[in-house]
Amino acid sequence: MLTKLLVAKLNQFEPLAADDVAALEAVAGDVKLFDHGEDMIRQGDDPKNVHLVLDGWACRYKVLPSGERHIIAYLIPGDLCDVNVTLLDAMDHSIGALSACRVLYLPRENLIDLIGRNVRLFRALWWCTMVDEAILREWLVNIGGRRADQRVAHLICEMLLRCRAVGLTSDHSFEIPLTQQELGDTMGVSAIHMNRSLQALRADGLIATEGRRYEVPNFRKLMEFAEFDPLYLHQVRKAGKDLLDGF
Amino acid sequence: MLTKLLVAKLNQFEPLAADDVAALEAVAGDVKLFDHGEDMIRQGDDPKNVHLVLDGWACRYKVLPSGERHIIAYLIPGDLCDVNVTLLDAMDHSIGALSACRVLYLPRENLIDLIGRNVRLFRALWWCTMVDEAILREWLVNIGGRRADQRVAHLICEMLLRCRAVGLTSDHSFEIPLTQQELGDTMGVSAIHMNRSLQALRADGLIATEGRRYEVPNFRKLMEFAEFDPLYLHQVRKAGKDLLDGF
DNA sequence: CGGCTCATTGACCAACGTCAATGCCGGTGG
DNA sequence: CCACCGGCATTGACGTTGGTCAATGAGCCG
Repeated sequence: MLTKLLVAKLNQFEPLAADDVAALEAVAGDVKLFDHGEDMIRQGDDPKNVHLVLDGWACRYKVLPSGERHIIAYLIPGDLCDVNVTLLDAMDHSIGALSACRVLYLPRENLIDLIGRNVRLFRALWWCTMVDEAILREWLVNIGGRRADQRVAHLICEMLLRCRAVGLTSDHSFEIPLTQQELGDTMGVSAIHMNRSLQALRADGLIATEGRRYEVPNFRKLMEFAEFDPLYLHQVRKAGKDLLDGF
Repeated sequence: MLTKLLVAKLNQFEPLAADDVAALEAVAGDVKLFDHGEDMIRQGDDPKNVHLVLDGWACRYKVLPSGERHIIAYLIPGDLCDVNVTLLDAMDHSIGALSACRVLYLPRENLIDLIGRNVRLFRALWWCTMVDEAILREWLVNIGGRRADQRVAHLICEMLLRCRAVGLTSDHSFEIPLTQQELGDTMGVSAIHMNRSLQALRADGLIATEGRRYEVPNFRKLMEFAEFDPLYLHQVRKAGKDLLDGF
């Protein structure tokens, strides 16, 4: 059941029948492994496959002429990498593994074909790409409008909720398998400034770290500091339950 | 022929038959006018219509708790505003007019229905949302990774090509109907710093302005300064012609 | 042990924000 | 016709945020 996390995510939006799930599974191709730093697909390539992250973190990124790298999105287990790119002629960015990664290949043509035949899956996958885009919009605002320390705080809030949605948190802590350099590449600041920003958050008691494990003792306080509003994640509230239950 | 510009854009990617165009036209609802500053739809609203810009500029934006506004995208004639949002429960951002605007309404349900029935239109519109998202990714990199003067230069390069694609340029100049405050809200800098950045570009002979008309005497030089690579716009080259012909 | 990667620190500099004042221009009312 | 006003562009002075460089430390691994 390789697509378990994905199906759980899609179900949030559009309840899928067993048939739908089977049809999706039928599209699945190989599973591949990537090491930290390896590229899954490069800028300029023709996107022939859609990738589904099973384990580990990956990212979309671009490299500027100056050589500095810019991370545009994080992809965690259950995330599809390229649905929102499949129809383009050439990749305008690369996708690389941020940690050891297990990835399922979904051949593009099969998937497009499936979407044409199955309305529920079409809507569910389309919804997925809309959420990805909503996240992108929020990142733009985050980077354009806040100080570095607020930016990281905002990122941590987002990743905590996203990781929690796929069962990757325990209690009030979770793993961010990234170096400060990589965090800096994401938030548009130098690694050194990222270091200082994280220290500021620790000093204010907003986070605590142990290696790459991040603990958030008081999520509401962190949200307030970061001006974080989870609306843009479009995560669905279970009936009678608040999105922030448990914090 | 209200959808003329849109159809021309879609045709770039997926040649549409007369039927397809007629089907699209059949979805069209009212035309509405908006003044500068008016909102077409607000954060939190349920997106019931898709908007097609016929005249003038609009934008997606979010407002931070501090009161500062962040512009996330520009929407110019021929652009669809909300295809990439229709399936979401609530708007996570607002859309407002940046100048006097004429807008065509396309009722959401009719459009979704049409997409389900017509594969060519489905692919064409989906491609549109992918291009929008590609632009968003580039904006993120632009804001996160470059100095303010390069950022504006990059923005001018992009808007010049996008405006040219819909016939809104003349010679080497075009209209950007925005105040420096609005440009600043877009690039994540203060209006004052935007002013200084524009002055720097003028001093270097990279642009010349006359009111809100921007002239680009040497596009290649501006591109180089901005590290602008038009790949991400996914504009299609006509056979035998370069995208940059005329510059 | 030596070499590597990553986190951390301090000193200094560049980019950008804020505040306050000025000028320009079109529109409006007298 | 002219005085006045409001929106926008521009300028200068000064403070803050974040970048750069260089050095140090801490943990991991062959």
